[in-house]
Amino acid sequence: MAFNFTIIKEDEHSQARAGLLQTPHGEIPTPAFAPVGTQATVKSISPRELGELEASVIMVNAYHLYLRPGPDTIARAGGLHRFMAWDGPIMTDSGGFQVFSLEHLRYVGDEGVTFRSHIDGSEHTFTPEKVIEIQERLGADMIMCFDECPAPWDYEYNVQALKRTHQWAERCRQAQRRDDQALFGIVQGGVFADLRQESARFLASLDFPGYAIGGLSVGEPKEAMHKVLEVTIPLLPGNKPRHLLGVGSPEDLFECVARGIDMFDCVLPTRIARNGAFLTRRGRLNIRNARFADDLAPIEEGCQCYTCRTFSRAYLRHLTQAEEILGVHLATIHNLYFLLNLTRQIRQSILDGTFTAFKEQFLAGYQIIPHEIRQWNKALRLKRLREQA
RNA sequence: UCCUCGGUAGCUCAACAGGCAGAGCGGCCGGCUGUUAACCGGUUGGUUGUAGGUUCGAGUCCUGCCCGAGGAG
Repeated sequence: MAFNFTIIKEDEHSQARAGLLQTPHGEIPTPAFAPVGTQATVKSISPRELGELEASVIMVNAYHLYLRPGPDTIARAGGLHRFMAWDGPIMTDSGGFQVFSLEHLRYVGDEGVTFRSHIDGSEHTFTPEKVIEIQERLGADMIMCFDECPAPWDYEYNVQALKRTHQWAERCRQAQRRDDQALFGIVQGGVFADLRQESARFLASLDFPGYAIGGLSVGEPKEAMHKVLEVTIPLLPGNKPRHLLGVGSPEDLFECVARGIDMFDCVLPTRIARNGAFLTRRGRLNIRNARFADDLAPIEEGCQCYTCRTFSRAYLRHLTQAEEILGVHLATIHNLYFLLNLTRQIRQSILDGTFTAFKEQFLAGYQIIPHEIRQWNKALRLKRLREQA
């Protein structure tokens, strides 16, 4: 078997653990952060640069690649790894999240989901079997079950959705033909402890090689997310990797590793990079701010990334203001370096037995955006989406 | 010298027939978590060239002057 997950060290004061996940395309030291390359590219940077940043795994999206260029094209090109020239481990997301974020473009039934392409409006149906087939043709090392990711606060709906997600998980397990891809089951259940526990138990009974937790960081307070992890993770097999889908701010990394998460994927660092925000140990820095116009210091003193070693805030601000493409590129490099480096430091601290101290020290110096602001923004965005529909 | 057109936010321009002077861009600020996102939102900008006049009320109508573009000589 090409897959093997070894736990090297467990933290004494938390659920944190350091491990090593072996895949057909190399090892992933955990905790790990997977940059997201939705359309078979981590936006604005090359696989070579990704390698230089020492990314150990990336997350790619089956939904997007199914629509364009299509799994056949990728299969004919020799699979995802060769197609995108990334030789390291890849995981594909099933597309469950994308289909459900289409809202008005879809119909959900027990059999599967019928939806319209956001690109050309054409109609498609995803079933668990279909999604596995797509992911097998794409050829990632780790693939995801097809799941339903509902709004987290509607209990009745989450009961139904969870039932479907569980049936679909079984069907995905059945549908799998290749034995060189690790299929991850996805825990759902909104913010409800009983549903999450039921989900964890059920999926554990299906004995997946890995488990993902989905439906979090979708607008619920951080405490709710932490609580979900606290009640869910103890019910998952201890010797299997645990992936937290779509989560990955610096503070999340600490809080979720402390609760037993091994892997993350998140668009946050690359997306905010394209919009002028840099991650630093003190919080986010918005390079558009006028106060950086003549600031010749690097984004973060002591940061070893190419961007910080080479360019000033003044220059990076100029690039951003002038909408020069290099600004996007350099910001992406910095933000990915920041998170990947932070993840490495977290791992090392677990190995050294200093994780909790490191966590407290980091969080004390890191300014987190208040939940109220996040909520307010989320509400605005939802409102706009509804108005569009 | 005369004729014509024009002068409104930093820029480009709106404002029906006289009725609360607005957009876009820029500037400034905020947000972004399994990417429909190099995106989205908020916000700051004005003695309407100027001095008078008519009118209940003038960016708008009338007169003088200033500035710009074009034309005639």
